[in-house]
Amino acid sequence: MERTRISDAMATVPVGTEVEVGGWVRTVRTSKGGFAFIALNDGACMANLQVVADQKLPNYENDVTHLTAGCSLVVRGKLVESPAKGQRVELHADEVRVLGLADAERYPIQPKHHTFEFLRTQAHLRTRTNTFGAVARVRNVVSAAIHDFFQQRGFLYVHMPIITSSDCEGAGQLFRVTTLDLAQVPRGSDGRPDMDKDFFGRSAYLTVSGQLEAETYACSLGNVYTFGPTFRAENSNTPRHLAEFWMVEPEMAFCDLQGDADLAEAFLKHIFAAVLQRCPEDMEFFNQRIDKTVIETLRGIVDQRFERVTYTEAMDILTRAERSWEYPPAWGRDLQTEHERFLTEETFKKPVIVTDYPATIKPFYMRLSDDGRTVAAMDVLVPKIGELIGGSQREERLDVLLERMNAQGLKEADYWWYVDLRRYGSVPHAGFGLGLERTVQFATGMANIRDVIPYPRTPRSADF
RNA sequence: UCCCCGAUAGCUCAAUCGGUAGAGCGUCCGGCUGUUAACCGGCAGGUUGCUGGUUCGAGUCCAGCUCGGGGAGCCA
Repeated sequence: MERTRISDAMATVPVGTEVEVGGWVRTVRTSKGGFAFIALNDGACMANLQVVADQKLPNYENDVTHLTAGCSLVVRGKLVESPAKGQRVELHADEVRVLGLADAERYPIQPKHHTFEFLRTQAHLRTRTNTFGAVARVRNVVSAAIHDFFQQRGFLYVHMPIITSSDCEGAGQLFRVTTLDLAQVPRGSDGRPDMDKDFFGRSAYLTVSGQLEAETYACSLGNVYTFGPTFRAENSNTPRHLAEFWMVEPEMAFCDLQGDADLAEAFLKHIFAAVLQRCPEDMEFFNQRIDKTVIETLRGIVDQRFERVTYTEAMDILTRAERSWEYPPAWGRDLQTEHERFLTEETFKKPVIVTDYPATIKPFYMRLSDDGRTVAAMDVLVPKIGELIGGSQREERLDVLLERMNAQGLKEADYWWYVDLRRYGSVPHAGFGLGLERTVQFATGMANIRDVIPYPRTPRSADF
């Protein structure tokens, strides 16, 4: 008999149907009157299926009365209309097969409140809770929506290398990839490690961004996007940073900053609309238990036009604001967290796209504007989380690019293939990066980024 | 990395001025019930994160360390 998903059993399968379901016990209420209620969950949805098992079952005494939270079962029976509130149907069991017991003395997931900090130490079991099941389902819908969005628009999904030899943004700490024996590193005549002896014959790292490589594909195939893991070895200890996270990076040929910002806005609207539409039950849960404004916030994003201001205009707003700053805003300095929050949460109360940042605080590949002091950069800022998207129009002019590389101390030889794009048939192009986990955080209202990725990697922590 | 806060039963927490460790949930046992994180009664459960110090006496005060949380920086 084919297994029925509990989500289908709860919602659509007609009353009277014979079904078989499999799942894990959430709670059991046993009556000495000779029957038991088993709340069964298979992860397909938030709601549990109520299984009613009575003493007519041959294994009632031996098995059913000893069930505890965490046991795995396959149950066959008939779906009947539930006389109780809170559910359309319940399953009257004709057969209860216990596949795996769960020692109640030691099973860590009790039917009670647990802190997220504790559940992080039990990350292999935490998806058996309402919150983490819902997070996993929303993360899935966000991922699917990302592909939908780009596929509908004819973008090519491309896979860029995870191991790289270029520190592609000239910033950010990289994880080194090596097969050298750390206890006995081969050294050259200058006493420094001889990287020629390493696996790749040179230093290699985990990627911090697939952007530069994605540009090469955009400059021949048109519109492309990458979606994969990214690594940053920064010693960041915050609820918004991971050492390993997933990033989406579209790159578009024949596109300027305006088109880039337009795409970013349409993209976010598409993602959050999909979450609202496809995860109503999970979102209701987040709205009740995690963040009472999360549904309203997502609706606002889907319905409202994002605010767009230039960096210079943003600085005007900030310097005119009658309040004190830990970091006083000043033209030429980067926007601080307190500035971003002021703009998104107090001034505009919605997402804000800030464009045209000073060239001095942005990387070499961003296109220098005619004013000579700003670049065609954009950041999409959202309330609470801050920067969700960072992007730019890329510098397509050979001479300007070389000048900027030189100014930032980068060697042309290390980026020869990147420079070639400007040498042979250069075109204006633009793109951006979206942090998947921050997007899931924003969609769910979850406060800590470590709770929206299955196994978080952070400084001094790589369990599981 | 910097600043602030925290660590007590399996989990969530309490313990006054430094005076001999307590509750709820869970487990187990019993009772009861078409129940919904059911309910009622009972048993068990602790080297108070680690190391050292002060003191007649430390969960409580001091120092160092480990781990965790919040804020900041870096960023997505």
